[in-house]
Amino acid sequence: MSNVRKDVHTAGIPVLCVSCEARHRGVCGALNPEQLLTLAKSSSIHRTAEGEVLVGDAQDVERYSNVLGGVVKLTKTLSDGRQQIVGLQFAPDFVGRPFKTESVLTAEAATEVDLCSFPRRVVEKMMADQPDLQRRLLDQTLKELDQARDWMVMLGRKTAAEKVASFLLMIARNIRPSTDPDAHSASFDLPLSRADIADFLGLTIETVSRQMTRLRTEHIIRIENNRHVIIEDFNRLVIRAGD
Amino acid sequence: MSNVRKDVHTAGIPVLCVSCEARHRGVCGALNPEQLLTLAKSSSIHRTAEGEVLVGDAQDVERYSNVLGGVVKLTKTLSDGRQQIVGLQFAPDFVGRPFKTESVLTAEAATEVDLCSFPRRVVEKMMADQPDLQRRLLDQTLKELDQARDWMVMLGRKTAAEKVASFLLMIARNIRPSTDPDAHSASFDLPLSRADIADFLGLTIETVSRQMTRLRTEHIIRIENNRHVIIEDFNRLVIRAGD
DNA sequence: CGTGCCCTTGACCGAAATCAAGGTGGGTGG
DNA sequence: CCACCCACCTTGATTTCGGTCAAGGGCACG
Repeated sequence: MSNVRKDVHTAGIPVLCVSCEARHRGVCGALNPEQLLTLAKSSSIHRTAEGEVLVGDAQDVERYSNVLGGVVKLTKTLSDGRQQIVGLQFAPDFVGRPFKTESVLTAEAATEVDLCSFPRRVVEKMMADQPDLQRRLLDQTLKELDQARDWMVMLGRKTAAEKVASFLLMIARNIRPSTDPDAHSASFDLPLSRADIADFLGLTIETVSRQMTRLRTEHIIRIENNRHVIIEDFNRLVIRAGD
Repeated sequence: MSNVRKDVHTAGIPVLCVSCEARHRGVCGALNPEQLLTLAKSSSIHRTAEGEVLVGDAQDVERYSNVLGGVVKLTKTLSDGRQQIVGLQFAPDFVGRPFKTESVLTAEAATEVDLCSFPRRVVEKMMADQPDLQRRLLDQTLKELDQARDWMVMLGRKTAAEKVASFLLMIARNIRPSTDPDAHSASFDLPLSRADIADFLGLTIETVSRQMTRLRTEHIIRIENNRHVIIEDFNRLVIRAGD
């Protein structure tokens, strides 16, 4: 009985996509089985190592991708080397700038990342005769715009302490989206190094480190092995974030 | 002869829209004469005074608008009153957040503003059966996302001097889009007060003022009546912006 | 058992914020 | 028409937060 239902639901769906999150919450949700099949034919799943550059600045973009796992950071760099992370992408986000063949930023694997990627032309072809797909992309873009604007407030108006607290909350929400927002504790591995966090928050690594230490000494968080964070007092962390 | 051609081009186009910039560079460019007519029937042009709130935070959005003239600022405010401008919109930009009935920011007239506005439902109806319109909105949203990310770099990594220089260049480009980028001088009225500029750059008004004074004493710009700026040395201003 | 990377901690410094006075110009009411 | 007011801007003095410089710890790796 449950077999029958499962057969109906997955009928004609490419093996590649059956258990893929992007088919539900991501852009692929806009496609019917036939279109999925077309896309799957020219798509490939692969794993990239931490630090690998997915799309370089001013480089032609020939492939679009869905993030299946891990975290991708989008960075911009000034001519003298100052860097700023302008976006973080988690599963099942879509990586790639539609309708522009040249990227104005660098997309880099912040952790080990699993991607499902497709040639640019196939995606754009589908977009032309599939309004739903365009709509999904619009939704994703609007979501990124909202995030970008929240970060602008953080970058322009928050103190170092507030920035670090806000960052930890943002990661906690994205890594474990299922977490009960009222929960008084949560734990996760930071997907970013201190240097990346600094580039994200517009701070130096020293300042990030000091603020983390401060949160630790005040028993708001605990830190294990530098990367694993346990939020001990969710409420006080929220207050610290200062919205 | 030229009359005939003009008649052909404007045949069936609502009077309201004939000379409207949004019909060419804005979202209305996606509509055919018939659709323009439908939209024009329920649209209205009006002028709002400086300081007027177009869309309040957490307020229902019942109307979308095109900016016909003037500048609209989008701001976010923290609970203790700290403010950050997260977007500036010039003609023929589209104001309004599609597919979300509640705004998460405040849209306010930074100058006197001319708007052409339509009921939300009419626009969303058209969007459903007009992929071109959705495409235009996607383009506008992507443009805003690109700008937001550039500003994130500015907010996170630039010094006060660089921020003010970057701001002046951005205004110069948007107020006089026809200006030759290689020109060595340009002049315009600032659409923002010092307080707004500070909220845009993540600085205080005193710091903005000091940086303007510095640019003035170094003969990179001249200032008349506090609001009128003449760029005397475009190249040095670009260098100051520090990209 | 080094070696190097990442992180932390401390001392000091400097850019921008804060605090505090004025200046200026446009609008209003006498 | 003038005088006053008020909003907006500039300038100066001082403080402070975060950056810079410097040293050292911990852990993984060869």
